This record gives sequence, C-alpha cells and structure tokens, in this order.
Amino acid sequence: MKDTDQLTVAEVAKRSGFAASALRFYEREGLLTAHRTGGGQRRYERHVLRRLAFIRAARHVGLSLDEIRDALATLPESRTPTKADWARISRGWRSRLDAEITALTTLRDGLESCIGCGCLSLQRCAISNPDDTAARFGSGALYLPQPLREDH
Amino acid sequence: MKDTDQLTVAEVAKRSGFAASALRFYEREGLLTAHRTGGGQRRYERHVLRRLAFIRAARHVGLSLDEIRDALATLPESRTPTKADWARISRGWRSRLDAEITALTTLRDGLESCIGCGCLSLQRCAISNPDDTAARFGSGALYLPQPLREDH
DNA sequence: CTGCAAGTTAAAGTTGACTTCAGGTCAAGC
DNA sequence: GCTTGACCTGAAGTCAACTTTAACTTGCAG
Repeated sequence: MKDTDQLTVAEVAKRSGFAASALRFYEREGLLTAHRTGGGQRRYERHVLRRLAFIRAARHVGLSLDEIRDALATLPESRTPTKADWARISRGWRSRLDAEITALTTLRDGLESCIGCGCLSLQRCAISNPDDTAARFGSGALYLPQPLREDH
Repeated sequence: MKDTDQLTVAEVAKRSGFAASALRFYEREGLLTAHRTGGGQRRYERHVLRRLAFIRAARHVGLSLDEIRDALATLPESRTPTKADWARISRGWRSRLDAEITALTTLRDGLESCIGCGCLSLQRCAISNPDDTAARFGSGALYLPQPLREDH
C-alpha cells in the first residue's frame, strides 16, 4: 500500500497539468524539490501542487522562471507557506497587468489615427517609430510580455 | 556620385532602426527584396522603408514573421502599394489588440478574487487552473502574445 | 591604384522554456 | 521471481527571431 502523502511524477503531472519533463526541469532549475526512494525515483509531497499552481499563475502573468524562482525563494523554509505568504509574493502582479493593459490600450488607440489612415511613416508613425515606441513603453514597463517589449 | 534612389544596407539600417543583420535575415525569409550591384552588394529602393515600418508595427502588435510575410504577400506586385493597401492589411490589428486587452483585463480581475486571497487552489483557482484558463482564452485568441497563450 | 570601411556568405551561436532521445534501472502485481 | 510499465540521467533537439563569426570581396576617396 502506497504512502498516501507521496506522489509520483506521473501523479503530480496529471494533477498539476505540467508534463513530467517540465517537473524534472523545474527541479533542476531550483523551483521544486522532491524526496527520493531508495532506488532514486522522485516522490513529491502534496504541497508541490500549490507551488505548481503558483508557478502556472505566475507564468500566465508573464513572469520568467528566474523571477518565479526568486519569488519562491522568499518563502519560509521552516514552515508550510500560509495564504498570507502566497498573497504577499503575488502582490505585485496586479500593477504589472495594469501596466500591460495600459500599454496595449495606448497602442490600440494610436492605431486608429495612424495605421487606420495608412500613413505608416517611419518619421511620424507612433506605432512603427522606434523612438516613439521606446517613449511610450518606457523604462517603467520592462515586464511587458516579450512581444510588447522594445525591440532589441 | 551615388544614385539617390538606391540605399545601402547601412543606410536602410540607420533609417529603419533595424540591424543590417536583420535586413539580410528578412530578405532570406522573403519579407524584403533588394537589387544587387555588379559585385553582389545590396541596393534597396526607398519603398522598403515603408515596408519595414509595416513590419515593425506588425511585430509590435504581436504578429509573427510568418504572418507578416503572408500579409505582405497580398500586396500587389504590379504597382507601388497605396495607403489603402496598407490600411487593408492592418485592418485586423485593432480587434487583435482588443482581444488581448480583454484577456488581460479578465486575468487581472480574476486576480483580485483569487490570488489576492492566497487561495491558489489547483481545483478552483481561475488563474492557475489549466482548464479554466483554456476556457477563458479560448480558440478566439490564438494570436495572444506568447506569455498569454495557453500553456503547451 | 591603393587602402580600408563596408559589404558578402554560410554556418553556428543565443535565449527561454522546455521536450525528446538513448540507454539503462526500479517497483509492483501476478 | 519475472515481467512490464514507470522512472532515471545527461545530452541533444526545438522554436522564433535574430546575431555573431570567419573568411573573403567590393567600392570609393585620395
């Protein structure tokens, strides 16, 4: 009879929606930990599911794995994280999303007066001009999803 | 004395904001064309600048190079594209941006009632649950920027 | 006519987030 | 005790959109 508190990779994969290969990858990257059986197979504790839920949500908001690892690193090691812990480390997400929404809205509205008329001038077009673009998104929006970040 | 209608890579790079390597890449990928000197060097016509402005704008809105190539392919070859041509092929961008904005707004508002409280339940959390996520973004938003697309 | 900045190519490298593969090992039900 | 599906590892592959490198050629000012 299996220890009900120990989950195999397949079980965690199924319940979290992440592929087993992704779970192993996250462990290598320091986002997850697992115990091992005598033979070296992974056995996960139930709380990795919550950690994975956090990872999925964070990815969804646009955080990189590096940022997620840093956030997870601020969780206390001595005890099981509380709701307050999770709430704390996701507190900044709202303003991040707000900024993304603002940037997209500005872009959309610029579209009306620029692309809509077919001008697309390199000198004047607010949508295509690199400088205008940089000015619009500025340094305050470094966390925009890749396609919205300034071209590099 | 140089032919004033023929631009070198360096000139196009400077005036478009794209790196010379990107211009060569775009040509290989079929997004751009150039004439050649007897010795094999590229000479661009002035209208590539408008084409590049379009490419930058499209990338900004979140189109892939494949999509951009397809869009550019619908331009008439027999004549210089008019404003109406450019306007036509960028007509869908607004709804695309609208959809992205809607998706982000929904995500942000879900955040308030979900992450805000620290629940982050794999079963119930609208932000982290893969199924809810798929349902929210649906098939109508396949063009969302990568970080917002459904996890694969 | 020469010097050298600017151009050319094919091929390989980059980044992030994983997946796939090859070649074995483990564990659990019969 | 044996079979077989699940698991292990390290290394390599994938994708997009370019950039970088190496080795070589062109074009124009002086």
